[in-house]
Amino acid sequence: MSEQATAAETEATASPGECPANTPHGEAWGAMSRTHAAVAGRLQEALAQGDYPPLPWYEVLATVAEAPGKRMRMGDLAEALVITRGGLTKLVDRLVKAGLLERTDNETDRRVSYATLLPAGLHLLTEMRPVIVGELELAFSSSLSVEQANELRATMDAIRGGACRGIA
Amino acid sequence: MSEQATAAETEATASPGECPANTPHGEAWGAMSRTHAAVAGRLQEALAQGDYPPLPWYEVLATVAEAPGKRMRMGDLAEALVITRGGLTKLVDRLVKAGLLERTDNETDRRVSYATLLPAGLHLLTEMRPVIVGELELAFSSSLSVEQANELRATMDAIRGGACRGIA
DNA sequence: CAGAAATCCTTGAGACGACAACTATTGTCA
DNA sequence: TGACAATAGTTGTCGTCTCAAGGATTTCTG
Repeated sequence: MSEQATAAETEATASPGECPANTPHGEAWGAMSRTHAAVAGRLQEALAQGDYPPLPWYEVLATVAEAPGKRMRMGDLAEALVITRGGLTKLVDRLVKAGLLERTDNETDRRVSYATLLPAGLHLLTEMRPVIVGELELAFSSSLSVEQANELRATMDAIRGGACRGIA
Repeated sequence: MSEQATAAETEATASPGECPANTPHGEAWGAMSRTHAAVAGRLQEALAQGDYPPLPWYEVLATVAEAPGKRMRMGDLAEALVITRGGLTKLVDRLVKAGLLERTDNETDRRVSYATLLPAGLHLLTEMRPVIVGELELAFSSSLSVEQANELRATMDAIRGGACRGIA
């Protein structure tokens, strides 16, 4: 079944772009992309197995919980989670309906709306966290030392511009 | 639903400012997740700006193009892209409808179906590649040396188990 | 060799997120 | 002040994914 590709077809790419997209950065991106999907899948699976809400819920709860006052403006939250505002509106809708979050207003600027963590949300967060952390340890610790993990985080922040606002 | 939440960790920091999930691996995952989303967004934007198909199309084309014979079994392709088989079926449907891919059969096992690259698909790939590579260079090169990129790829492959081998 | 089990892919239903248009509020400037 | 622009958030629509079920083919087993 493992027949070799004919050299003719392999070389058929007659373009200045030449061969494969195997530039180091391209390779790194590909590996990163696949690994992200794989790990996210494992996390989702672990959560589902424990009858917990999906991963985005955890990310919302965890992000809001770390914000001063346990609340965040919708726009900042969307930016922190790297999703669109429209998407966040509906995501927060679900969390509000589940009694985990609450929408609160800003007196000085009535345009802004805060997503505020409720006690139930904090409680669920503390339940979900061990599941997430445990699964991450399982996935990472065997191939990534603490030092390497810190280095990886620094690298990722650098790529993103090192700008992680939203949290003090 | 299982009750395995350790009260110990919950009570570890009873201050109003709850202790974040800031284990090194957790931080690394969070940064990686956000960076992945951010870079993917930039790639999508760059593609859309050039009137090119969305990013998953590129990933399919690029993956199939590097496979021996420029074709891959559906299952293997789904695994390589880290998406479900059902999702891949429909994704390939679109590429087939666009004339970029073709479904071919396996004589010895009629269950399997190959996604086979067509000339139009290869041509589109060579057009999209510079867009992707350029955007990646733009995003990565300023904060990631070639050495670091290779190291990052190795790290990612290690996390994923280093199993996936689609490229020589 | 028949029937059960496993494998491979597709299909249908439902959920989720992106995109663009919209409302509401605030800021700017003549 | 009043019109216009800018900002914050929501909503409606659409595309695409996951999940579970199904149909088709092959392999295993007694």
